[in-house]
Amino acid sequence: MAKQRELRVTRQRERGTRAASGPVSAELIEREAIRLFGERTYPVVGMRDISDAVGILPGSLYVHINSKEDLLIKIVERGIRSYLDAIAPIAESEQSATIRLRKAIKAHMLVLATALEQTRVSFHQWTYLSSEHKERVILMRQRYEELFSRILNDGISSGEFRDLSNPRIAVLALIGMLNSATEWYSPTGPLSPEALSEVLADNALIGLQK
Amino acid sequence: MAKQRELRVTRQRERGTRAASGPVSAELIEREAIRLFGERTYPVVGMRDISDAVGILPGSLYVHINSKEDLLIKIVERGIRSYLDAIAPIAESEQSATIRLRKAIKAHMLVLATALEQTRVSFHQWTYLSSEHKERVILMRQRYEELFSRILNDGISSGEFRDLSNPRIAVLALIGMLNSATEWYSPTGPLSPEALSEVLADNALIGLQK
DNA sequence: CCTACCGATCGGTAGG
DNA sequence: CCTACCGATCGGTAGG
Repeated sequence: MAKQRELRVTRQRERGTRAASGPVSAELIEREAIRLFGERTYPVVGMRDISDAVGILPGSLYVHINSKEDLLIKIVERGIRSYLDAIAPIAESEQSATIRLRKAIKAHMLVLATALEQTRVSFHQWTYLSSEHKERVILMRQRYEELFSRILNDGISSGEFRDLSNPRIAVLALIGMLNSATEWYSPTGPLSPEALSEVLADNALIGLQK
Repeated sequence: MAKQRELRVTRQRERGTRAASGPVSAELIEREAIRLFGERTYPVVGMRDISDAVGILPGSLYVHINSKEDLLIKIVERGIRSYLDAIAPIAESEQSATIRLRKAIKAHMLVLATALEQTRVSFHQWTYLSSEHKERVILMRQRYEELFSRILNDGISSGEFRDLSNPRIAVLALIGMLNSATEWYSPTGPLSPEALSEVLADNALIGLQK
């Protein structure tokens, strides 16, 4: 008995990852999956990597979860929802389009900074979902895009923004700029998410020219 | 003999893809690999998918190529090089920073439009390379970033651009915006690459505000 | 949560 | 370029 326990602890140490102890749960598994998918992407992370990270054997994962894809679905949907929840109230508020855009950009960067790896999975790895689940994600992404479209269109109507020849492209370019932060944002870098969001908002609103 | 030939032709038709005939070559294999990696990403495309696409059996691929990773290396390096070749002469020319930036954005969109799938692989899938090759790619990406940094810094010095509080972030955001086109550019869409590049250049230079 | 295992698929090779 | 095959690894399960 004591020996068995020792072996198990050793194995966990060889797997090298889990903090001290605490019970394995679905939440812990999802947390480690977010980290691993975010670092190395869904298709190249094996269930054995995840089981190593939480300190159990591969087959035992299925006591807590249903399938690998189920992990991905949950991560992706929760991730996109956190962006919708943060930005919808801003986009739908009564303030000027200029202020709403600044606030939306700031909210985006704050969510991104507090959930960097989840964002990487949510925005780039939903493509690995099977087609039924992919459709649900596409709908959520459209809602997200519409929030920015609303702000831009309101700003054009009110005369705050110039008459964009193609607002759709402007929205996609703006979102593309924001999402690119998953590739260059560093929590240990010199600029806070707030400071970064000001740089990005200035770029989007004022542009580079003097 | 005739029967064997018939069977082979049938098998190729079942694989369903290859245009008529023509000899299989390393170039053909690379072309199909670009398409498949671009559509579904490197780790989930099997050598059997590639051999099906070119109409031979999996083992026969290795007459023409060395390894799966070798395919990826060639695609990624050729892809990035096409961007460097297009933009370096512009960034290093004697024109104003404003004009150089417009031209660089246009050149970027033209390369992207003529090699959309190769761009997807080059900019997002180099992370699947083993570490030695990854380092080479990182150096090429730095050179690419420096081309835009030069234009922006020149523009600030000359007084064409405003005094950006953080030019590095502005460059990363700009490149992020351009690269996001791999996710939304459609060759069958209404706007030409030239038209798109004008929209993007206006956004980057003038911004959204009136 | 482990033991013990499953069929399927992976990139790649020897020998012709 | 095919035939025939390799060891390794994959996600997942039965039974305790």
